[in-house]
Amino acid sequence: MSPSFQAPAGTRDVLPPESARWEALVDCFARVAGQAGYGLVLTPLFEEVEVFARGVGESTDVVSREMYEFEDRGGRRMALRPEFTASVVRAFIQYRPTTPWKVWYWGPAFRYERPQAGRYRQFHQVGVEGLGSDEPHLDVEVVALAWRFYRALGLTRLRLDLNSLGDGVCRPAYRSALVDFLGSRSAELCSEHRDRWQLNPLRVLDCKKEECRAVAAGAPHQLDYLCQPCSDHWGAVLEGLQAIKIPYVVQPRLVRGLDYYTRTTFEVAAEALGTAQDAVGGGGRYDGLVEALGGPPTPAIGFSLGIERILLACDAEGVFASAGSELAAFVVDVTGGAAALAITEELREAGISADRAFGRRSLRAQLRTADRSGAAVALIVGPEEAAAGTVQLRWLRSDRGQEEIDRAKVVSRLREELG
RNA sequence: GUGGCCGUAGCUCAGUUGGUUAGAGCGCCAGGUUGUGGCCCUGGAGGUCGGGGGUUCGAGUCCCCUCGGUCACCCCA
Repeated sequence: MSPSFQAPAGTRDVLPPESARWEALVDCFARVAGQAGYGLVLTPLFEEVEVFARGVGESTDVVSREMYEFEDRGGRRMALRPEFTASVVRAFIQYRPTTPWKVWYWGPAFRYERPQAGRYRQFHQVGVEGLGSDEPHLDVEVVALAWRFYRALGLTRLRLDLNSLGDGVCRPAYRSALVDFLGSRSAELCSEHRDRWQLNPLRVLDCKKEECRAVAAGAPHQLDYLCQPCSDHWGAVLEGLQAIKIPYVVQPRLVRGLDYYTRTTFEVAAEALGTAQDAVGGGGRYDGLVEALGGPPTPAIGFSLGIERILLACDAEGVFASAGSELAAFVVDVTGGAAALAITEELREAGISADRAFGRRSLRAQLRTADRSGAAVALIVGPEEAAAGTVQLRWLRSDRGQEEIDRAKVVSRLREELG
């Protein structure tokens, strides 16, 4: 059968019971972020195009060819957010909260790309941003937070890649050294980069083609060109990570696709994922971004983790299974439904989760539904119970059998049984 | 944006070199037990074979287009 409409390409519907994992994942992240002093921030799903164009960088793929742009009815040029950081920074500048400003978020982001395993046009992220401090310990805290979250889900086969991109002082020096180097060997680059390596020399280091890798292997590293402050910062970050025993791999060639990164950058790869999209999260410092968007000079760092990819990684590692039902009671009524209505609502008012069957089905059919609902007990009302003012309390998850109790004592009895 | 593979019940899939009314398992519903779930047995519902066009006496099967999925490039979460 082909439905008249289906979810747009690159988007997905998340239905129960799968959606329970999403709730649990976001809950988990909220807990980890909350206990580190990060508060929830909610920003609009769309912003003026310029927020992203100036924030993420005009030349990046994300901005130049992947944004969902539209003109609103007032003629304003808007874009669905392709990432969160620019929006959060915009809000920071707008409200000027006291620093350090530590926030976490979750929600959808949009990029018009060709869908693929672990890559969607609407995808979802959880993340944090910490603004107002350039202390290396903030870098460490942020990385540790991500790491703790992954571990809390049960993921173990992760690799933390780390690099420093330097700052406005030392990056230009490195860049010119890299340009000199690539210029001397441009003929050896892959067909794609041979003529265009100057557009973004850093990209060449990340190219997966044999030719480029061979050249990149001998290329100068940013790490060797760090100025003293950046070098000190880098050293302190590594020291901090060692002090709290978070394993990392220095990847001098780690280049991230957004223009705003400075100094510390990192990426977390799920080695259990056999796909090309194995990055389950990434982030780094963006000490110049607040200023670039019109705010006061404000160092900052943050990360975003992809919910879809994290769940794929959890599948690959066989962890973080969907939680079972939390339903306490299921009401079975074969007298017409009035008792089911009264009892389920009474239970819910009392804070006890309860569900029921609809459709005047047979006792047997309703009990089957009760069983599949995962409820701990079934409360059965037949003609005899209705006449006597009682209900049968039947245990579904143990062999305690069933007992007849007073209709008026249902709530108190379930309270003591279920805690 | 480029290329490879795929698209048959709600789900996972069969379907001989094109050949009558398109099947199975699981799930769902009902009955076996006129008051009792899980196990078992029986039956039932459910498909314009992704959509459109073409070739053919005849298309689930071949061709084209299109939509969607998937994998890789690219990029990233």
